[in-house]
Amino acid sequence: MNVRPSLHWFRSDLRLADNPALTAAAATGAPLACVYVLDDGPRRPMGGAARWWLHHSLAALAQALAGRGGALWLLRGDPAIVIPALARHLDAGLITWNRRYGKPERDLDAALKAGLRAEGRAVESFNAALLREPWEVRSAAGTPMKVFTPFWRTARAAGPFAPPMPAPECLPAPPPAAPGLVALDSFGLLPTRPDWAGGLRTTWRPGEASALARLADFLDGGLDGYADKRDRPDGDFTSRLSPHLAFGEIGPRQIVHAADLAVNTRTGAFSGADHAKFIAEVGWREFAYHLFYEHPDFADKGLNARFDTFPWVSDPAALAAWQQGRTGYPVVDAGMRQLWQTGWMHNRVRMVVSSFLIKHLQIDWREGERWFWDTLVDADPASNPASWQWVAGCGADAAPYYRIFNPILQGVKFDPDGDYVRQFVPELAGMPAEHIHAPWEAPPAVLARAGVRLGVTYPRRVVDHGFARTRALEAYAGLS
DNA sequence: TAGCTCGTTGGACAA
DNA sequence: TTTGTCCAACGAGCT
Repeated sequence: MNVRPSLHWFRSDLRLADNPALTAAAATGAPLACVYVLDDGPRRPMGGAARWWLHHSLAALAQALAGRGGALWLLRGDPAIVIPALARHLDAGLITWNRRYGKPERDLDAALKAGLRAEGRAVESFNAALLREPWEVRSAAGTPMKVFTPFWRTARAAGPFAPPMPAPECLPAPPPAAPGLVALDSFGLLPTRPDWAGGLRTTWRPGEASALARLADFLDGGLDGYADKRDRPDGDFTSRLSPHLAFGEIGPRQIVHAADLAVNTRTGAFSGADHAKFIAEVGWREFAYHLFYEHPDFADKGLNARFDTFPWVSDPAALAAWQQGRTGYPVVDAGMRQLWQTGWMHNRVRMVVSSFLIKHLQIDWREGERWFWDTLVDADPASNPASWQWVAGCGADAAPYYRIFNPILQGVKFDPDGDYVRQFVPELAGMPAEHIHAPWEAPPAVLARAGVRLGVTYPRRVVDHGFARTRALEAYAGLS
């Protein structure tokens, strides 16, 4: 009897464990083709930092698949063409994938599913990325939720989250190689001239194995005091799982399940508040996808139309100063340089720098969203726009516009010793903690001792905080 | 339905 | 130095 092969299409689910679509395809026992397609279709192109991550994640995935008897096939092109062509060449009997939630991706998947089924092939899609499907969480009136707290309450009240499933122990061998397969290097995902990825290489280890190791490390004591320490950028107090999550090297069910286990088996090691706070961070990701599903264009369009008329300023020099970490505000500059060097920024600092761009410089939040999209290794189509809209005030459940982060006070409060600033703004390394967050107010002798010459070794402020704050509030008052 | 309460992350100022 | 109060006002979600 001629057994028709199965095909699993990897997208944002670059893992073996808790991968229901892969498990379903493997369970048929038929020869299994695993494929990743570098998408040249008309969808939002991945940013530079994410492309670097993708390269290494695919390499790790290929190795993991090979270790279980499988193989990863790489193809390039528009999946709308490539996937049906491959299915036809293999005469695949089953095609599986895990769902994505952007509108173009949903439309593509729906068209593919219909087309493949019309050819007599089974197609099954699964949820690997979320604790709840976006359409499952509804208010009492049956409408999508717009405020985080009731959303998260409702999402949890619907019963325990599904447990993660184990990785398939062994995978069926792949069918004979198909035409058009390419090598990973041909994707050209790594930067060459210049190679700006040095900081990424020393900071991160992409791949499922290191995602699981990071989660285990974090839960092994890291949750102790999380509720308070998570706000401090001057130490390693957060899970740093975001890029692993963004590429699906680990899924939210695995994280929640492991955190529950840890809190249940280690009595007194950390409080319920630490656990709840950590799980709620996963909940914010869920909420972002909930919004993304309802508002597919929210990387471009504010949810609240009142901000559509905001008089954004076009100031390329100020935008460049922000991007390059030369605003003259040490915490802002430390954050932007951490982003550039490591592809990541601490959550609290993300709020400070985005507030600074939007409210101090009055630059359109979309400019910031785009910069983050290009430079973050954890750039996420839902979380990134949702966070920017939250800060801008035009999002769902947004921060009120008059809430303007003070970049000096935020530094004093969350980087009290100045260690975070010293790490990423080395020209201020000699400054004492007392003056490091406002060097322009330091006595000349202190500056001299620290080797700091404002406007020479470290920039003067691009704008005065008090002036900028008043200006922002006046601009807000001008909105009807 | 109408009314009530509440909203991740703050700042400035006064006492 | 710490603590309380206001900022300005809207709409979601619930009862």
